[in-house]
This record gives sequence, C-alpha cells and structure tokens, in this order.
Amino acid sequence: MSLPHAILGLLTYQPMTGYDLKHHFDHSVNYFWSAQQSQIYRELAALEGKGYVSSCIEPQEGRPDRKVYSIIAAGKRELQEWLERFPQVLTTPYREELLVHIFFASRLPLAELKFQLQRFIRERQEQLAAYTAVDGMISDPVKIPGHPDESFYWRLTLKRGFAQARADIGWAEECIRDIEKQEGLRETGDERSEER
Amino acid sequence: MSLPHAILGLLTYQPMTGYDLKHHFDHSVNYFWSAQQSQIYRELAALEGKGYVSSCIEPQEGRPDRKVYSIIAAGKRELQEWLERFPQVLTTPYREELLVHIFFASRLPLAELKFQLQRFIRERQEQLAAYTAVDGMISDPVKIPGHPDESFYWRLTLKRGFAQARADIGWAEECIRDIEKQEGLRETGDERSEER
DNA sequence: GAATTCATGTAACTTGTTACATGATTTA
DNA sequence: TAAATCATGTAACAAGTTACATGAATTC
Repeated sequence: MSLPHAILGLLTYQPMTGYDLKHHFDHSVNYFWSAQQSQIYRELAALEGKGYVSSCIEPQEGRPDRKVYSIIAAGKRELQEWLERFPQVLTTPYREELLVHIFFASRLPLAELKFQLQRFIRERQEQLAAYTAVDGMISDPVKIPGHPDESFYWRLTLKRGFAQARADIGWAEECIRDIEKQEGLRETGDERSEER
Repeated sequence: MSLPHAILGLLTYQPMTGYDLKHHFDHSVNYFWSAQQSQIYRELAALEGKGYVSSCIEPQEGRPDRKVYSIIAAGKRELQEWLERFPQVLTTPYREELLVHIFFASRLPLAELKFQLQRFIRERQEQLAAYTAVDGMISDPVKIPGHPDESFYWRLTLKRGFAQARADIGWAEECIRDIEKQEGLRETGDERSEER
C-alpha cells in the first residue's frame, strides 16, 4: 500500500499537518496516488501508532490548533525499505472503467462510441496541457538537505503522464478510424441497419 | 462502480455460476477490471437482491450443486443505462505505486533505479507478448444473438493494452537515458550531494 | 449574504483482499 | 501422494468514499 509511504515521503520535505498534506497531495502525488482528506487523518493516526511519525500541537487564535506531524527515525527506515521494494506490474490489479464500457459497447450505436472517444481525446489533451503547466513550475532544481535535486525524479513521473496521455490519444484516434471502417461495412453488408 | 456491470455484461453472453464468471474474468475482463472470487459471489447476491439477475440451482452428483445466474429484464436495463454513461478521466482517481517509488527515488542510488526500470521494461515486454497471444485467440468473429460481432470491441480494448505497454517501454527507456546523463553530471560537475 | 479558507476530525458505508471451510473427482 | 479442478460460500480485515460537525476569519 502506497498511502502511508506517500505521506512519509512528503513529511521528509518538512513537518506538516493533515491539512497541509492534503494540499501537497492535490498538487503533486495526486497525479499517481490520490487520497481523501479523511483518509490522510486516519493514516496519520495509524502512522503515529506505529511510531513512524510524531506530532505536536501548535495553538492558534481564531483558527483551529495545528497538529503538526514529523517523520522520525523508524518512519525513515520504513520508507527506505519500502522504496527499495518496487512493485511488479504483472501482479498488481488493474482497473479502468472506460475499458469496461468499450468491451461491452456492441450494445451502443457506433456513432455514440465514436462521440465518447472524441470526448476522451479532448480530456486527454487537456491533461497534456495541465502536465505542461506543471512541468513549467518544477523547472527550477529543488533541493532537500541530504539529497540530490528532487525535481529530476518528479520530472520522470511527469514524463510518464505525457507518454500515457499521448498513447491514449493515438489509440482513441485509431479506434475512431476502425469504427468508421466498421460503419462502412455494416451499411453495405447488413441491410437491417440501413432501414430506419 | 464497474464490477456489477462487468458481471451483468458477461451474463448477457450466457447464464453462469459465480465460478464460471471468475474464469471469464480471468481471461478477458481481468485485463482492465480484476475481481476476487469472493467479491463475485458477494456481488451476485447483491444483484439478485436488486432484481437484476435470477438464479436457479442445478443439482450435481459427486460435485457441489451449481447455482446458475441469469440476467433479467431489469438487469439489462441497468446495464444499458450504465454503458451509456461513460466515465470522465479527469475526475476518476488514479493510483500507481510504481510512480510513488520514482517520485521519492532521490533516496535510492541511480543505479538501483535504472535496474528497476530495466526490470519494468522486461515486464511490459512480456505483457506485449501476452496481448499478442490473446489477439490471436479472438481473431474469429464472435456472434452474440441480437448484436454485431463482439470481437471488434474486444480488440479495441486490447489495442489500448498494446498502446500503453509500448508507451511505458518508450518512457522507461527515456528515463534510463536521463539517468545516465545524470550519472555523468554527478560524477564530474557537482562535487558532493552533501549530507547532514 | 454566501462561499471559501483554515483545521480538526468522526461515522457510516462500500469496495477490495486474504484466509478459511467443505468435499468428491481427476490429473501429475 | 500431492495438487488441481469443481463449486459453494463466510468472516475478518484493509482501504477508499461520502457525509457530517464545528467555528472563526476572510473574500466575493
């Protein structure tokens, strides 16, 4: 499971509250590991229970007190060990709703499927634009004491986003071409779909 | 949620037991929606409770009785409505552990990261080979009464697998080249990534 | 006056995973 | 003799989602 380790990783940058962590998630890790606010609070409590992080309360006036979490030695060790154990793609379950729709799409008109794929292409193009914006923001090297430039690694994950989005656009375009060929076949070969 | 609809979809091909469904999952839907056996049984009970499927028991000798589920009218309606509501990519949470490792990989030697990416490339190449095998198996048109050739749609989902795997291989190769450049930089330029 | 931000969570629920239980038959 | 296949599940747990509750300060 990645959530506790993503939290531990972010806490190596600086001590943070659950609220701060949620913001960091939404602007970086979220692209490949999303988490709800309530999940973060629950996980922080679990991490504290395991002795991986410690917390201290900073009182505030007119605002709720801040409960600031810091990663401690045992947490750093746990993070390190986890980081070294890369997941195997072949055994990790994959789930993508879009493909379930397409798998059973014989129950939809070809024109509808084509329309949905066109919409998909636009969505992925928007994501490409968003990735470009993020890329601009991490253009400067980011130094964390004791480690080489973090932005180098962040950019590797971003490039994956680009590669996947581009592949999806190419795939969806090919699907649309296939559908258009299929439409031609069904018009000429199958008299039933002609009458309407 | 796709699990109930994937089950309903498979039941349109033919009435099946939970056990049969698991096999169908493992050889098709599994590539984009995986499910445990226990999850399928639980979901079948829920679908029956909602009146989307009906079951009848076929007694057997020397083997456990078969509880065969069939999709009924309300289930077909539910499936149809769901199929028409395609998911939005932008709002569906994405989770991929590999990228969490890479995001925080400044804590690993570059050589180790390179090794893991090479392993990743091999895994994706194996998947490409597996997809090619599946493609061969669905080369003949598959007819379900009342619908056009199913294999056309199955092949669209397969093509997505190919596109993503190829994109991943290209991405990982680019990462390795970036890492090798970085290795050169750290040896010559940057004297020390200081410790503290 | 309404919505958003800051900051804490809890509770209930759904979905996914892992382990267990049964027991005859077939295959290695 | 061990394992895999056929076929049913249940139980416990882990992880993810959604809704709710509090309440001052700030911005639209």
